[in-house]
Amino acid sequence: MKITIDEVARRAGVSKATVSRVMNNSKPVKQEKYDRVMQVIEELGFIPNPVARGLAHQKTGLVGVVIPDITNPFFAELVKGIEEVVRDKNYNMVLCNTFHNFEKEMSYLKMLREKYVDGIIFMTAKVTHEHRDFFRSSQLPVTFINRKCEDLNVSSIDIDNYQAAHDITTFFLKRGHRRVAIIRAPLTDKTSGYERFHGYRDAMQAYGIELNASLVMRSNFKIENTYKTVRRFLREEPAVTAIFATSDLMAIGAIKALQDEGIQVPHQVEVAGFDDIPMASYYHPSITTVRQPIAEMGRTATKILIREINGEKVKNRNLILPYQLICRESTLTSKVSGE
Amino acid sequence: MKITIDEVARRAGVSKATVSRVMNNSKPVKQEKYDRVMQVIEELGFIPNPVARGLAHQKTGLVGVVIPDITNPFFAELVKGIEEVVRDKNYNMVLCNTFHNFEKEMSYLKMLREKYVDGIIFMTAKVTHEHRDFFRSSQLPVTFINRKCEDLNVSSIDIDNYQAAHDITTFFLKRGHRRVAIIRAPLTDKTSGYERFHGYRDAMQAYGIELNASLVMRSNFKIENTYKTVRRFLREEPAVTAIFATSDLMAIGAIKALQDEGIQVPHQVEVAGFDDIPMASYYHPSITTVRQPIAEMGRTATKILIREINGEKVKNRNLILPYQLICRESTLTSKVSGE
DNA sequence: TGACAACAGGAAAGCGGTTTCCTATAATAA
DNA sequence: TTATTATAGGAAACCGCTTTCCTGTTGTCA
Repeated sequence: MKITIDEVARRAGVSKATVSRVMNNSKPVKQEKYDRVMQVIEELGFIPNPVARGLAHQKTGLVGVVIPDITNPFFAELVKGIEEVVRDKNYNMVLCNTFHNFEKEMSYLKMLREKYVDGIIFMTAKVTHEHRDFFRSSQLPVTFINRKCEDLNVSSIDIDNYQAAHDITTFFLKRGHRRVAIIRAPLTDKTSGYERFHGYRDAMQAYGIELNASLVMRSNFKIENTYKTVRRFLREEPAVTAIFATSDLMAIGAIKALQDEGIQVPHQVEVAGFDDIPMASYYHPSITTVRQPIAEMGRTATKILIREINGEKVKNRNLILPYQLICRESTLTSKVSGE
Repeated sequence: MKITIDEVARRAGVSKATVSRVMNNSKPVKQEKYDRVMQVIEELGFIPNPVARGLAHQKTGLVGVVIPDITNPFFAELVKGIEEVVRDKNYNMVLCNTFHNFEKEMSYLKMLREKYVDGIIFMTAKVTHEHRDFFRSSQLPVTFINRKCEDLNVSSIDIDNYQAAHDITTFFLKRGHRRVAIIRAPLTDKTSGYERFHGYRDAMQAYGIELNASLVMRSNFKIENTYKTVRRFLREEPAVTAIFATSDLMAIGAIKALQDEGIQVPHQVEVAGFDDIPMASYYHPSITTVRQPIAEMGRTATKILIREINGEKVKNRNLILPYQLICRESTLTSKVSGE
């Protein structure tokens, strides 16, 4: 049987207002009554109903987290970071997996909408018109991860994808590679994949190499897909000497494909990834990549979000965090020292 | 500004009871009024406040999911399966990461307790006394994944860990291996790790080999830890010819360690894992393992839980799903055909 | 000792829905 | 045509907690 605040009040011989005050320290209560109430609460193991509390307060203590795919280690790591802060601040997290599906994204957003959660952490490949409408019309705090969105009044956290991709491409070029292929994500338009692609393109151009469509592979976020794409690619472009995969999962698919084609990594073809998911250092060969501070991004995003939930005016709410190039076995790092 | 049911009622010229009836089809309403109400709802884009609804209904539409670590691909896959069903049934999922920490586990359970969520999907390495007390005293539906618990009135879903481990060990033994090492998880006592360990032990004994403590490695769920453990192990036990890692992450750590010691997998040492996480087939070499129907377990667990939330009496509520031995490159499968 | 401020704590009004209860009206039977 | 039964729909209670509002007490100062 459930115990309510009324029951506690009855047993302690006070009004429920007093019980509420004792529990929330919202107004002074005489020591004697205070103790009496506390004792009854203790005895009955009373826990106030969070739903009722939420109704009265107009907040639920819930943060919505919308991500494409939890089985992608990048997002798992992000969620881990988010969770740490959420927990620490006494919130809970409602996890929503969109599987990169725009309809699901919108339906989840609507589901979480107004009043249900106190704020949303949102990750998407592409910010559409509908998203904008949604976020504009809804007054609840939102933080974007992996995407800045200047025309929307949301906080955000990201790295400089363009520059990182530029750096890693240059890393290949500097050491003599000329036929550098790229594996890019499907979406165009202001996505991080787009930024990475342009970083690659411009780095190549800086070395006088025009964009060569036959060196551009398109894949998605599934290893399997990249694997197939790369195997097909290798039949047509056997002369490639380096591959820049725009995510570590893509790099894994690529390396596996190369090895299954009997091509040695890194000796015949070098591969670099992006993200630095935990597996990147334990894959064989371990993967050269761009380290994003993934969990840190999750933590920081959540801190910002919660401050905004609490009505704080956060000044620095659109962050670009530093990245780092990590050289591992999938590129011949011995050559690096010569640079 | 927020629109409430009162506002809708006012504009439609009916009572809020009628609006509620229209929205829930809980009682017939004259066509004319029905249409009028629907139109106002449409116009205003009215969405009933789920918290208020929850208060009245005494349910939140939330399912708590307690897992050790979302960055472990096994759990990520599980959560994916859970999510699919949760979403389909119009529930939402509150994700809780315990990081294998017992205190966090209990504090999360308490947090989710009574009335906050409608049910809990729970995964833990070890079911303690405190857990039992908690689940006994709380009347909310609970489903365990990866653990059956006969003395507790909870539904559960699992595979036969003992037999699977027995099979995979026998798979090594049949093909002539005698020095088969095992990497086991830390906890003892009724855990799936315990079952797997015993399956190994008994399979060895069936071949007349007594348990040899020097062939037993202890590690945890982190790749890094296993990596270090195996490297250390190899200095002392270079004669090992096969390693049974009781999880795929352990297998990855082990293979990486072997390769870094200059030992060829599978030619010098064979390795098998457990779980069949997605990475198992894309690692290099791909990993022989026991396939658990991970996402399926998540889905089924959730279906059972939701039926129990709805007050159904589920008959078959303690399931043991089939597993499957998957041979890949980390063992010399050519030998298999000869068996 | 009287006037006024400070304070503790109860009653009641929300928060935003759902549902019971009851009445007025329409439909059916006699 | 009248008595009886269905039915639609409004008023109000309720879910369980918070908070405002107000009153009765105590404390302070002149």
